[in-house]
Amino acid sequence: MPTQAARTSRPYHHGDLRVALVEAALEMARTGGPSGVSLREATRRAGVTPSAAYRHFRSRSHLLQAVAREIQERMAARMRQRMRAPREADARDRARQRLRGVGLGYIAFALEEPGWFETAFFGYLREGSPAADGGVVAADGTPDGDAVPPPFALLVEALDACVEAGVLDAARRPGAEFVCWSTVHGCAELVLHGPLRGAARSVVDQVAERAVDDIITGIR
Amino acid sequence: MPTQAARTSRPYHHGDLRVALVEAALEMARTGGPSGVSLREATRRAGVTPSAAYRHFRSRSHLLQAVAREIQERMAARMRQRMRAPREADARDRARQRLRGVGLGYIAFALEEPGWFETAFFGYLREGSPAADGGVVAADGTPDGDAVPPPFALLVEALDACVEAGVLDAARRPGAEFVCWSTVHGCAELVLHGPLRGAARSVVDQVAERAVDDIITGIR
DNA sequence: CCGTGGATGTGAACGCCATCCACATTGATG
DNA sequence: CATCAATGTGGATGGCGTTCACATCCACGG
Repeated sequence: MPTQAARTSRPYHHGDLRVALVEAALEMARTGGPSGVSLREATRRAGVTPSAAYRHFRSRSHLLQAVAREIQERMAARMRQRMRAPREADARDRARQRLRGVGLGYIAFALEEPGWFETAFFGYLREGSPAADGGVVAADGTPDGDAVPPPFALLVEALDACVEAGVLDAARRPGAEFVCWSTVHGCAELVLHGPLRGAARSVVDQVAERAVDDIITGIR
Repeated sequence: MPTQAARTSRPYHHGDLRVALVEAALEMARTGGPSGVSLREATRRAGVTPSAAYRHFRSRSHLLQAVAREIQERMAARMRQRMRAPREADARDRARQRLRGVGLGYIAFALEEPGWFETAFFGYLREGSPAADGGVVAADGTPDGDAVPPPFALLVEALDACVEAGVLDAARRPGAEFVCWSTVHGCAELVLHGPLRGAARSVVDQVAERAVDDIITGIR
């Protein structure tokens, strides 16, 4: 592992520039959102020349996409943590609580890490790879251009579990993930950038709970 | 009106630079979203020097905010159009249809004008006036920094009408606008940038209708 | 053990951007 | 008619993403 040597003697080759760039960009995104991520600044923090970044990322958008994927992982982890249901509850309650946790965990992450949250789904935006290649499946060198985001996968799981537990009618299942995602994601945007931006935490929590509970009621 | 003279003889003073800049920026936003709006390009299209813009807008963000307000107006107009309910229905049905129209009109606008939609709520973002002054009420020279967006006002109206018509229990009314807005806005984001981006129009319409109907069910 | 080629990083450029400054021009107002 | 605030100019600064020719290095084959 040349990491130590790399830091001291500044060798020509960095050793692990790709992850260093992602880490630097991750820091920038945390406080500045996607627009706070500058490719040049990332290379500066990695102690490298701007052009070096282009050996690992086709463009700034591709860097941002890698960052987004990383954030989505952390987001999913945060949600899983929020999903732990009390063991004593019966299966139906557990399924319901899990679904609730998915939504509330999502919103909690948005509130705790607004910069990351904004960045998390930036890869979907217009400028990235999709337009570049026109292809539908694999967009570019990076393995998965359109893989289902981990937080979304968690939601799908929770909904399936609800069907299995008899909480959600199987006939109502198809498409439910989109409705739930809409409400929860929209709620996060609402409290971050929308009319409720800057509201007291207690108000925000109340709105989030109501939104999640109402949509769970609504899809059934 | 010096407009005609302005176009031909290129006088020192433009005459109505402020609205000319907003119009140019509006065009750019239509195809490129907020990031497609460049202050310099706007001045170029207005036939004026870049610095001239700073006589009318404190910064690029403030220009974007003016553009956002204009878009919100057009959005509200589009929604009002979608809200026209058949006259023969009774009061309860009319109220319900109006509420439904608010949501579907919102999503329709997002689909028809994605660039504008993205730009519409950009004024809320971090970089704008709010952070600059720290004030809560009037942020800057422009009259209203935090006025309630017209589309949101439409939603509030429709919900109030539902209470009046007996469609929505008054006890369930407070906060309902936030829940509804969450679902509808989230749905728009979903079909534009989320997992459903690029889906067939029929699928999108189906999801939109289900989302709107389910949340209306849920808040009651 | 050497040398060579592909991967990785450098340096310098290009054109774009937002923003600021001192200065020029204008039209309205007293 | 003089003057002054409003408006537009020209030029400069520093940042950005991106590109290209060139430098350096490591690993692999002879």
